[in-house]
Amino acid sequence: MKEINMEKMVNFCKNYGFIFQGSEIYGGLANTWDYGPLGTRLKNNIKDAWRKRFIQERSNAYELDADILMHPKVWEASGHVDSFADPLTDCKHCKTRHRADNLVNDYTGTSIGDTLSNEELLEFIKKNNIPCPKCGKCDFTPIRQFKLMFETHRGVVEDAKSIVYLRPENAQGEYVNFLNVQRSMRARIPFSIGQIGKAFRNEITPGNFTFRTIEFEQMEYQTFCKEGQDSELYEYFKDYGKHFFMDLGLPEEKLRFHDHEKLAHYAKAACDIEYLFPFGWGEINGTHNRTNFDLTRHEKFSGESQAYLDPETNEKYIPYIIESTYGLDRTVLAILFESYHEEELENGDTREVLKLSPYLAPYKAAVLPLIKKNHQGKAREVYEILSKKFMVSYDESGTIGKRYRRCDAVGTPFAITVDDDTINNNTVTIRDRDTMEQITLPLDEVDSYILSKIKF
RNA sequence: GCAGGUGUAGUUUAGUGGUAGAACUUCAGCCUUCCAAGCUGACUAUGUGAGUUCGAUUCUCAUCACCUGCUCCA
Repeated sequence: MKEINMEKMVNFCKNYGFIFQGSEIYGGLANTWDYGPLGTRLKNNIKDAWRKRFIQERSNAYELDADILMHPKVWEASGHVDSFADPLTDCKHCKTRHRADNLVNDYTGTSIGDTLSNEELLEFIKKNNIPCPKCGKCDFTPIRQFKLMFETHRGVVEDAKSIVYLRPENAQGEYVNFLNVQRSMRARIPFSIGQIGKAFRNEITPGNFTFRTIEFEQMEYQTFCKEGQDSELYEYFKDYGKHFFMDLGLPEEKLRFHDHEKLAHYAKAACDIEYLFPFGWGEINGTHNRTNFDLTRHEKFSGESQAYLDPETNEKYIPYIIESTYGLDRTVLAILFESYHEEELENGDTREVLKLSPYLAPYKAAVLPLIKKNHQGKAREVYEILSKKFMVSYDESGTIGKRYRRCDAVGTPFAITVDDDTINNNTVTIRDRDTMEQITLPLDEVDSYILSKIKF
């Protein structure tokens, strides 16, 4: 079995309709990718698997679909307006980039840099002849504010007051609706709010295909709890997440926990789950103990109490939040890498086979007339019947062997061949993607057979 | 954002300052009762824009995208 590299995966995804480069006919737009028909199915199947594990099978768990656009004050309260806009300057001599406030702070040993405007920062650097940490020269470009949040304007007139942001994380949607969900669902702490949705970050870093993109989809899970329950839930959800990935088909030896040493402004503890991609370990989940930071800030900025009243103890408190975020695009990518195999067959041929869990496969079965002109009509009938039950593809072009290989390449677990026996006896041959073995079944048992194999 | 590299059909590639060639893929047909066979045919390409030139895919510049390294990374 050969190692698959990134270039090959990009070609594979394009060739079979999983993922295309964004705006390709215009030369592309960096770090944007569009999901094709099969990629969309795969992605949706992962979302459904997540919903099953995190909403359906858990008590006290609720799904939310909040808007991408939120009141600008949300992002002031969350800290993103401040910490997502770094004052950057480049050393003209050695071309390295620095944060101007850090240069000042490190040089003076104070935090005076945090209080200065961009002009003041640059002036301070020049006046004190603060050297570039790398080359020692003091020759910097003007400070540019690099904004990690996408901005747009509400209304037709552009002015500072009309700025709205595309959300850089989904979590705030759950936080600002915390009491709405709690009241309407009559939920008791601890309870969870899950959400699947897009977020946007103006990243500069090139991105390893869909691993790092400027627009991305997250499946995230916020658990509201009482202080003191937080550490146990934090550990619990790290483990729960790992098992979710294993259920999707990622092997345990290619998953690891990675504790953060540098913590974000909101977090008390943070741990990633990483998957071993061909380019190295990469984060596919992040679990954070956000304490009561977010709700406390929203209470302060909105003036609305965010306290929860415990109906048993009559105690009022602002809950702690354990956040566990799953990168959906990264999960798709990990599953594609894990599933893709090139197998050497006994006759010396190689076959491309995507060993997706049947639950995740875009098509659950393919209907193939053995001989196009003899079995076409009957095969179409079979397709009509089965397509009412699950996603089925139909292929009559080329030899049967070639069509099996096409099914293998897109991960279709079952190929249903229609031949003379189907016409005479109503039986079909079902060929298994992984074992390449064949069984014969009466036509009316096919749907229940396949349905029994595609459970999550 | 910096430095270097690369852009020719869906993919892998050949070639040229003067008609861009192939293989695989795809599609149609023939053949075929179960694993990419064979035969016939068809579609499809010089990333984009400017400049030099009688003429540019080829030379120059810009731009866009991708790759590698750095930087950054909630």
